[in-house]
Amino acid sequence: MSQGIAERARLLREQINHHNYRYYVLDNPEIPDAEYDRLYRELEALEAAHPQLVTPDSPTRRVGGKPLESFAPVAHRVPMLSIHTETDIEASGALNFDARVRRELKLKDSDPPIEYACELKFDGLAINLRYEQGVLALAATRGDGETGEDVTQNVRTIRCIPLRLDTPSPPPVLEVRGEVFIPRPDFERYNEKQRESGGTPLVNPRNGAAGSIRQLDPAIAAQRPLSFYAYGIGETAGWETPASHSGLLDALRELGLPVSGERAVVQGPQGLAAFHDDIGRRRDSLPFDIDGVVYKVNSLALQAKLGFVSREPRWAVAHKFPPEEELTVVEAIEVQVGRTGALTPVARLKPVFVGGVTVSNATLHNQDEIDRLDVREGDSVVVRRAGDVIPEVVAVVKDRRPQPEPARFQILQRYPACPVCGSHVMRQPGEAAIRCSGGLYCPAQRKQALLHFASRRAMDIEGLGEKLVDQLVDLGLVRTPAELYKLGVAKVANLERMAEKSAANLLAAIEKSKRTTLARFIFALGIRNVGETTAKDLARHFGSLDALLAADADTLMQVPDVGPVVAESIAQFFAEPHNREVVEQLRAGGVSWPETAPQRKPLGALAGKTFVLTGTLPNMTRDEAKDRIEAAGGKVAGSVSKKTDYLVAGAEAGSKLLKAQELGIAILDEEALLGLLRPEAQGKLDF
DNA sequence: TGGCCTCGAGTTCA
DNA sequence: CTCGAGGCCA
Repeated sequence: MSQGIAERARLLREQINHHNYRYYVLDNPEIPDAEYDRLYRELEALEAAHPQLVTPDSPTRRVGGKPLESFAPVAHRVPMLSIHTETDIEASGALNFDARVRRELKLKDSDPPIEYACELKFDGLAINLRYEQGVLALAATRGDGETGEDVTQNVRTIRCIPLRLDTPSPPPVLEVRGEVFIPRPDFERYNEKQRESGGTPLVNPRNGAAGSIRQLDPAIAAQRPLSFYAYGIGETAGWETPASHSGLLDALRELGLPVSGERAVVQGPQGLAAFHDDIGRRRDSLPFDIDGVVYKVNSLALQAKLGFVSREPRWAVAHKFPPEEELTVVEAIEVQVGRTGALTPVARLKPVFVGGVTVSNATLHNQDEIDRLDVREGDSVVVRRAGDVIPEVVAVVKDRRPQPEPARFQILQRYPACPVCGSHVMRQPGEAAIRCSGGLYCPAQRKQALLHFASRRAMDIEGLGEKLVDQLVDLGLVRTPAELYKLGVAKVANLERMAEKSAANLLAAIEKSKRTTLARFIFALGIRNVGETTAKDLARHFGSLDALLAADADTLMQVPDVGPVVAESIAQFFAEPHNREVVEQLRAGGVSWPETAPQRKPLGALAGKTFVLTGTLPNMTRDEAKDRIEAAGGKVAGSVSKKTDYLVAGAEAGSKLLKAQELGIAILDEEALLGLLRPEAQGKLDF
């Protein structure tokens, strides 16, 4: 064995002990759990390969951290063990566990599948509740598994934990084991309140739970929205233990203890894998954080037969999901210039695998966010990506900041001029954003304006994407949207990857876009504060472009949902001679739409009705459904509220459906929607 | 003036 | 999808 390996093991032990202390004692970890797990696994592997390296005080030799001296120590009558973590994150982890169990039980392939109880692995703090004669007598943390801390006072404040078991004939002794945690919605609400009152918010639900249980003052613990789920038992006396794990949980629930409903009894390895997949899919919609699932052999008799390896049961395993938080390094902070000229800071990250994808960029939104996080270039940061949510920088690990410290990051200081066009940048009073003053002179803004103009909901020029726009602008071929309509084969042929076929396709798409609607045209202009909906309102209200061009701010305010701010944006846009010129060039270039008489009230079968769409409809895209509802005079809103008349729900409908049900809003499927859209349904709307 | 409700705008990766 | 802010109504 080389000197290097012994040294590495020593270093790992030191680090792990340090992080244990931060995590368990101070409740103030420096690194994400995944990083800690990696250190721990490396040490485990090292010790497995070189048993002579194992020292009695190695962190792998105990389950948790040191009990706090200020709480009375409690010796567990039955040790609180930890569960082995399946290293294989893929579904095959479930198969490995089943194979090990079958081998241990010396089963043949022809023997029937084993029955398992599956449950969630909560991300909280393990607790032992001791009921004597049915009364909660003692609550203790796990500690090192043998000895924990007496936290009875704090645990008594958790409302979902019964102080007395719900049975006329309680057993003399029943120890219940489970996890204390903070549900996510409660966590958000608590932090919201803390921020409002100027208090310190909790870092995350996991630390919030651990920290609250370790509060010396039970009054503080009582303020925290703690919750509890039972998942097992410790010492019992005079209690008739059920024959299976699932039966045991049922019995605990009968006694009034909270048991998670997210559990299942399954047969064989496929059942385990199916449970893992199902929970993995729903992980982000669960109201609490979990870091995986747990499989247990359901029969307690089989459990006894399987026994333990060192300190871990052979009959249970934890199967984790990919981490949702990871540690990485901010290699640089750059800015992007958007359509409105806003300078948006972006953290360029050392690529890191988190939440199932590799993340290399994360927006920092604005200077306020940079200040809040105090993120600097070179910092180590915690990146979180849950489900489909866009990755975010959660926190900076200050202890890992490079020395000497990099300066605080100030966008204005670093970018006194726009990085794209060199125009000066400024922060308007009352606005969070810093903007480039270059307007359409700035190539970045010009590119964004063109992309917006060509986008699907605007002029819908198919195939005119970012790469093409970059080239058109960089080569100076197109400076305004109007110049798109002056492109010929000769110019397009200059572009990369643009041979005859693609050039013809692009020109055809541009040609096709000439026939459009007034609403699309107004939206395409990219007027500040005028989105799709406002553009439609304007088109309907004025009926023609000339009427809109002639309107002053006061006239504009007569349009529903247009107030002083939006009216001013529109008036300013058309007061700019350059913008009027582009509009005229577009019309001269052949862009046209059917003009109508001004319409001050929507007409049609669905006039005055508000719809919300959710999920996937069988035979229609969302856009089609939206168009048809609007064609019939209805309005399509983005979210459900009291004002919603109908929710159109397709497959995989999510939270909107729930909300609509709560509010008692009529729910339609595709067929019912088509029924409303059919002409003969007119007049039948208000049943 | 305060409290909904919407709309607009910005954003990541495969 | 989510945040911030504009607009409307009580």
